[in-house]
Amino acid sequence: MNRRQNYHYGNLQATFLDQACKILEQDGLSNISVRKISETIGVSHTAFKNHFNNMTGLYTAMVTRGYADLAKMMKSKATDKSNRNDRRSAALLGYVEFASTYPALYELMFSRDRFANNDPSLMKEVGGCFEILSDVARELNWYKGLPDEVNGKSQVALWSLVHGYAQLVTAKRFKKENMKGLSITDILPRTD
Amino acid sequence: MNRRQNYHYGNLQATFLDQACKILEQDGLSNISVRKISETIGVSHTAFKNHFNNMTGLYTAMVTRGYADLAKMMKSKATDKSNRNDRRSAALLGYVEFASTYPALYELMFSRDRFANNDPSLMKEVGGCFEILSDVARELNWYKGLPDEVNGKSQVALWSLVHGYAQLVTAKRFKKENMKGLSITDILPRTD
DNA sequence: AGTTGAAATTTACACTGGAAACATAAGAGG
DNA sequence: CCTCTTATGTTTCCAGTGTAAATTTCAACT
Repeated sequence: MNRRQNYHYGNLQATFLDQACKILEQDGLSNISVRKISETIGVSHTAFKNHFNNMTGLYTAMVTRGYADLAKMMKSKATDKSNRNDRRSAALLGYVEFASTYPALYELMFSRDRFANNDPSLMKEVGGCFEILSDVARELNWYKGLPDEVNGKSQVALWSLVHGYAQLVTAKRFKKENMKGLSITDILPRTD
Repeated sequence: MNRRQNYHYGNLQATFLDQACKILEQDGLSNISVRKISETIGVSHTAFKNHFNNMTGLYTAMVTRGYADLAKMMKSKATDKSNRNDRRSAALLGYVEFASTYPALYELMFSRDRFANNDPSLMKEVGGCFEILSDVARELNWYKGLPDEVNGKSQVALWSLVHGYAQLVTAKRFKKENMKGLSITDILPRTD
């Protein structure tokens, strides 16, 4: 038993969250296990219970941070662009880059029965992402001249498009011959 | 031990596949288990090995049938419509209806590390779905007047849009206030 | 009738998450 | 400085998971 010097770990919560995300990408969503995470940290497999209660709690924390990081990614990519058009493109490209960089986490973020969908802080982060995309969508004006422009129509459409693209790409559902070099900004419907 | 009358089951392959899909929807993707499936059929938990080899094989079979059924759903919805516009809408509505009816299977179909992505018969069924959507996309003409219309641009865009919408709806990622009553046909960009 | 091979069972094993009892340490209040 | 409390980790145990290997059953073919 290779004991730690101190019985108490320190900031196990943050460490565990980091390591969980790392192993998630290494092993994939269906092969992650709390015992593996614990072992690589050097802590018993039940220690995380104090911080996350159970697997659902851990997943909820991971997903919450995932949405927060997704928003950050979009913002950071867009921030140094000079005009609105470039900022819009950068945000969308940032979205896809996040999904491509953390495909397993992205899959978890849009899974159905693993985490607490109604967790308040999670809902806040999800709302943050939706806000950013809404800002982009408003400028697209896809439905100019059509009735019923209100009700978030373009917001729903844009998130659908970019999420669908991101997931289909990371899940390798497109055949190469169909999409060679097509980025998210290439498939935006015309906006004039 | 409540023995069956006959040692051999009969058509266990088909029965197991049916029951697996049923239990998948009942228990969710992260709670399905081969032992539960076997028990409800009344067969040992290793019997399926002769027909599907292992869990990956079972998932592959489920997903393959999923894509086949998805194509069927789109076709059947579109078949009795009189004009092209209605057929187009019906196919898309059928796509979303499939995802809403079998949300757990749909989640499995777009997961990343559970089944054999390169299975030939699976790839064929996926291609079938893509074909149907391509037919719809060709008529949308989203990129009229823009360069680079070739290379399946509109096909990629349409599948992204409809898949994204379907998944975001079944995963309950949209807030009600944002999308009350917005169907997939409502969020198609204008095509004139 | 005897043989062969497919299909199903039994058994065993390593792995999983979680519950419960226990051990350790840090910090608060005297 | 000393105790008490509480948070944090460990140990132990258990039910449940998928799968490999050996064995049993039975249908089909010579």
